[in-house]
Amino acid sequence: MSSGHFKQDLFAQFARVGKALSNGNRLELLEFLAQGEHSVDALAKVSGLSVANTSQHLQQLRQSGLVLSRKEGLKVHYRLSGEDVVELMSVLRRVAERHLADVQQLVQSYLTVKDELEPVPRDELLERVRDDLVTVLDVRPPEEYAAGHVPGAINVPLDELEAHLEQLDPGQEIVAYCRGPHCILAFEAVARLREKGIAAHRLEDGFPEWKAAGLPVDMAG
Amino acid sequence: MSSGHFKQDLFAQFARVGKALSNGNRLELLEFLAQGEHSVDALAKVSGLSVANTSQHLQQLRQSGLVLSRKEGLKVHYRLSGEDVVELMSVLRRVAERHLADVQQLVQSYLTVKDELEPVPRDELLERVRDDLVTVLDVRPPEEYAAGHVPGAINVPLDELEAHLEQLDPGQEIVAYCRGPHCILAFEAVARLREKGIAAHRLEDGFPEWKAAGLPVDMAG
DNA sequence: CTTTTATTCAAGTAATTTATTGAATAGTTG
DNA sequence: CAACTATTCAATAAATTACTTGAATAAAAG
Repeated sequence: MSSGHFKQDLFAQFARVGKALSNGNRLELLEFLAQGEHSVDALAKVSGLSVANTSQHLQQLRQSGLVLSRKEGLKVHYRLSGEDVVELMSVLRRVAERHLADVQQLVQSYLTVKDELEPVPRDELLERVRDDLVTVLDVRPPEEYAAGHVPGAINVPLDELEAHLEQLDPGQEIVAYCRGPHCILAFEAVARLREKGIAAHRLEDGFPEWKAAGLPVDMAG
Repeated sequence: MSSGHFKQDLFAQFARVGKALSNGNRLELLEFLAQGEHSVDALAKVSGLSVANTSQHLQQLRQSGLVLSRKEGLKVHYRLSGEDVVELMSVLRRVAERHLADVQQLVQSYLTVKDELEPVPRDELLERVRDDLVTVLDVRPPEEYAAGHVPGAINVPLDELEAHLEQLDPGQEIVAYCRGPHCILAFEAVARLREKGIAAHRLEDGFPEWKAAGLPVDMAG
C-alpha cells in the first residue's frame, strides 16, 4: 500500500476547500450565507451576479463542503455547513490583512476612521449589554437581523439612522455592528453618530463571528 | 466615493490567499515550510516537483503573502510569513476533514488505527513532559528536528526506530509526533511500538501546531 | 392543463492556471 | 575568467475556470 500517494491525495482534497476560497464572488456569497440561510435568487440579487452564475458558484461551494442546501417548494435554500466555516473565513481575512499590503491600503482608504473608532471586543460588549450600559445597533437589513442578532440589539438600517436618532438615549454609549469586521455599514453608522456628538463605537467583528464564538443569539422579534 | 467597489476589491484580495491554498502541491510546500526555513532545491527534492515548478509555486505563495524569502549566497530560503499561516492551514484541514466525505475516507483507509491511538492533546503532553512521565519521540528527518522540536524530544527517524528500541525505558509511556495531524510517520511509529508491546500514543497534531500555540520549543542540540 | 417562477443544465468563449522546457541571471569556486 | 550551482525567467501546450446564453426541469398558481 504505497502510502506515497496518500499525502498527495489528502492535500488535493484540502485544495478543494482552497479552490472554493479562491474567487472573490464566492467569498462574498459566503459572507452573505454567514448571516443566515438564503435562496439562490436572494443571493444573486445581493451579489449582483446572474442567477445561473450564482447557482454554479453555490454548487461549487457545496461540492467543497462549505455549504449545504435544502429544497422547499420552488426555492433552494443554501446555508453554511457549520460555524467552522465562519472561523475559516475569519482566519483567511486576518492572514490577508496582516500580510498583504494591498489589503492594508484598501482598509486604510475606505475605513479611514478605523483607528479612531476603538472597536469593542466581543466579550466586553457582552458584559456591558448584561449591565445595560450600552445601546447595541444592528445596522444590517431586517431579514438578516430577523435570522439572528445580538441579544438586545435594535435593528436600524443605515438609511433610517437619522429617523431613529431621537429615540436613542443621548447619554448612553452606542455600539454598532453589521456583517463582519470589514463591513462598511457599522463604520458609517459610527461616523454619523459621532458627527452628532453621540458616543459611538464599533463591535470588533460582525454577527457571524459573534455567533461562531458561541455567544448568545436572539431570533426574529 | 462609491464604496460599492470596496467590498469587491477586498474580497478579490482575500481570494488571492484562497488561490494560494487552491493547489495541492502548494499546500504540501506550505507544510514543509511549517517545519522551518527551506531552500528552493530542498523543497523541490522533498516535494518531487521540478526546480522551476517549485520556484514558481513559491513565488505565488510569496505574492499571496503566505511566505517570505531571503537570499543567502546562491540559495534563496523561503519561510512562512507568520504563525497565523499555520493556523490557517489547521482550520482549512479541520473544515475539510469535517465536511468532505472523501477526506474522511482517505484518513480511514490510510490511518486506520486512528481511533485506537488515543491522540494526546498538546497541553496534556506539556504537563507530562514537565513531570518526566513520558518519552517524546520526534520521528521527522534530522534537519527538521534541528530547526525546532518539543523540549526533551528524542529524534528517531522512522527507519531507525528498531535500532533505538533498546535505549527506551520499556516501562515509560511514549508519545510520538511529526509534521502535522495527518503525517503518517507518527501513526506508523506508534503502530510499530505497540506491536512490541510498548505503550505508545500519538501527539494530536505535529510540531508546527505546537509552536504556533506558543508552547516552548527547543532548537538544534 | 397552461403559465409562471426558481433553479439547474449544457454549450461555448475568453481568460487563467499548471507544468514543461530551455535559456538567462547571479553568485561561487577552481 | 571559465565552470558550476541555485534560482528565475520566458515561451508553450494542456487543462481548468468564470461567465454568458438559451434550453430544460420541477414545483406552484391560475
